Amino acid sequence: MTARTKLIELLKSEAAQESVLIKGWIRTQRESKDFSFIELNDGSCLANIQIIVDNDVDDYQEIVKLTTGAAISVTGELVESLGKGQKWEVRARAIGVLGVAPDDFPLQKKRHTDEYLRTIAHLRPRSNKYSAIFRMRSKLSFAVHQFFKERNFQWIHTPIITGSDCEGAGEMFSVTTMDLNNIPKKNGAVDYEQDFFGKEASLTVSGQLSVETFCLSLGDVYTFGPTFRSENSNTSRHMSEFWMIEPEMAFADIHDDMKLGQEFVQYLVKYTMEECTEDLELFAKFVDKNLMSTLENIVNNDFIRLSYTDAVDLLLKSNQKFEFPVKWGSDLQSEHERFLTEKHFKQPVIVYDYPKDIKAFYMRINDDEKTVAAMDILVPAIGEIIGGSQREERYDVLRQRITGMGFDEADYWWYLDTRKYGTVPHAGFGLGFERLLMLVSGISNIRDVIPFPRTPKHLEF
RNA sequence: UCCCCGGUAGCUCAGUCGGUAGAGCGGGUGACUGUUAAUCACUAGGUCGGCAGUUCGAGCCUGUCCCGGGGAGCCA
Repeated sequence: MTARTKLIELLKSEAAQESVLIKGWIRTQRESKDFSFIELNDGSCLANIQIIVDNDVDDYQEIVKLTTGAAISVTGELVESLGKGQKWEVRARAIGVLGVAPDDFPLQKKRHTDEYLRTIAHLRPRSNKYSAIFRMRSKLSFAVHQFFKERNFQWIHTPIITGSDCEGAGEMFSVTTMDLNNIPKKNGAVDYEQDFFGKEASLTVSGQLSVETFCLSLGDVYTFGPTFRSENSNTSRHMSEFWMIEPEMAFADIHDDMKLGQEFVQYLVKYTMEECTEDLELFAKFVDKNLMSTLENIVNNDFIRLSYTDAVDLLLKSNQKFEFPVKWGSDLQSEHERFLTEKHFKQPVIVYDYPKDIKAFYMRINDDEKTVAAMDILVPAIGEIIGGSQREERYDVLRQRITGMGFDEADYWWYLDTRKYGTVPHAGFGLGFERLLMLVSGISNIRDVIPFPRTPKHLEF
């Protein structure tokens, strides 16, 4: 019995092969007088293989009626193609029908809009563009781990369910086993003591606080997993469920953090260019004509680094008309970030040392006592792809920040403990994996780089 | 959540001044061809997003709701 060969291997074949077995889905069929062409794809790579079916093959009349989308197995001979456009083709000896596709199969031999394909998210990976992005997603996940492994970072599996309501990165989804039609109450308030965990529980919005404890023990660490935010965001770059990568380095400051962020983005872009060439070509050709020059620009140049204060000065002197005024102390608006990265510098920009009042409590206060050692990496078209900071490692300063912002320091006891016992300077950031995929593919809507997007009012599939 | 744009055949769209529905692709049938999103001919296919209103008459005008896209905020 011959084993099934995947097309990615078969198409690389050095020589003709007497007997091969392939399985996949029909992309298109063209019927000739005495034989028929079938283009088959099995998802292992972008390319199809052409199959020649002569009319003396068993059940020929049934085979020529197969339409786009049908699944078949083919045994035959791998031969050099007589036609132009492909090196190899399979001359079929026998074809087995695994699953027919009736004529209402929603994917046609033509370009569909992303909006339509999103309504058939269960079938869109059978299209060229979506199979390409999901192969790239898989390969880049691997590259994330490879990058950190090469640098001796440890992968930490921080919890997805959290009892900590102090992660502070956004609105959280509640996790409960209580009967929502009959919620236990005590003195008018929800009685969480009767819930599964005996306390209020949520899905994580960030693994950072947890992973910091491992940073201050294993040294350099990172998380890579799903993250959940229940903000009512309706944009092309936000989802309720997304994957985030959060490295955290011990004995490191904000400059080490910026360096790691740049190296990480450059590594992943370079990896894409070297390891995903076939899929990348599709994006460069059909999705974003400037993709290759964008990627080369990222790989070949240091990211611009400028402080928030310098960025504000630059924006004020730019003579640009902005809808929102530029003012020291206010956060940069999207239009300001876009100006910096798309118009002024035309490359990725790292803005650092933001006013402390617009940033989170755990970010380290600088000597000027007005700014914190925070940094955002901004890229053209997408905006913020990385947000990070050096963490406040000084016990007393951190305690004051927590209470000063109106939080209860008792909720942060274990976090404060890490500063009480053997504290060290450390820094880290969060990178949105889907935003990175947008960057390397040119795909402009984040819902199109994840298998089944979750956004407000959307939980299909 | 706010602002702007859109919703017409399975898909992508056109539809003039308010007068009763069109194309390409896809499907079906046939022809032709080592073809390449093949080509050619014929053919089927519509509650014009829902509801209400104006009008003799609404795909077109008004109101409202639903859905999609772009932008903004929140952020990765």
